[in-house]
Amino acid sequence: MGYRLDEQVGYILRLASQRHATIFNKHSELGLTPTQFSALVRVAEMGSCSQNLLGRRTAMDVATIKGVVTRLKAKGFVALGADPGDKRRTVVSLTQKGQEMIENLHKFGQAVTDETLAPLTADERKVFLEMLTRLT
Amino acid sequence: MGYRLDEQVGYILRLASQRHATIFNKHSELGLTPTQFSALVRVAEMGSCSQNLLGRRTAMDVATIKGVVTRLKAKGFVALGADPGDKRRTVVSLTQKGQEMIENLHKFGQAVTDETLAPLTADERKVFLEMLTRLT
DNA sequence: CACGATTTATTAGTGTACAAACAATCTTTC
DNA sequence: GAAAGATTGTTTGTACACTAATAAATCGTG
Repeated sequence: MGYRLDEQVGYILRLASQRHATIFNKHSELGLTPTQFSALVRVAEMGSCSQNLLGRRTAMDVATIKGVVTRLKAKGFVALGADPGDKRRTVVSLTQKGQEMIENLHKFGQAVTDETLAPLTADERKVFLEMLTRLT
Repeated sequence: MGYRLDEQVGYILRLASQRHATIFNKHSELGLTPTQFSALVRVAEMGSCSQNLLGRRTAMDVATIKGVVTRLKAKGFVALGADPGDKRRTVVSLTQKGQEMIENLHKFGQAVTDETLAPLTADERKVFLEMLTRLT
């Protein structure tokens, strides 16, 4: 028997990502996309940092992170400033509104993760995440 | 300890998908994207079928599959025709060039899958794919 | 048979995602 | 301290991916 598309990692990864995105968007009253969510949570983790560094720490290239930051700023969750020590840099930091959001984001993110992993038992989840992480 | 972005399925799924895409593109002399690849392999599996059905069987919505089919046609891998029994439908079929490609596509796809799963042992792969499939 | 519901396809709009080319600034090295 | 190289950010272009709106054809039920 030959090649079966339905059994290829790449294809199944795409399906799983789709399902996750659907779950995320389903109960998103936040008005954030999964990517914007990641960037915002990361800024909170790191504190203020350059747009470029934020991109690296969220696995987004320069063009992508620029768009994401632009939209987060438009929504009032982050502010942009200059780096006194390096004129090339744009510093991204949380606004008041962004800061107040973080706790909710964590709760929300946990719920999305739980629902996404619902088809697996607690033991399976650990094994699965460990293996998935190895594929990154 | 709180919420860690690096341990969330959604985020890791995104990283794994990125790595897979990189592997795919790295040795792609085919001039196809992963999505185009999937659609083309599926057309070969199914034989001629409507654009809409092809979209459903490759998990692409109507807008996405239209773009993919347009580009596959531009590259000469598929041809579009009318359905005699249903004037709404656009029938997608392989061209000669597309047909001759299929065997290579399978070989190529297998290589990409193998490299993507390289960090896992043979036993782990089976378990992983089974669990990943449950998340779709 | 006719009318409402469904299916198929297109279009427009938003949001990732990456490559390539560019400008400005910083760092290194001599 | 000046040239060479690296880093940061912007812009353009291509390709998914989904939503919503529209239009045409088909189907189902009364």
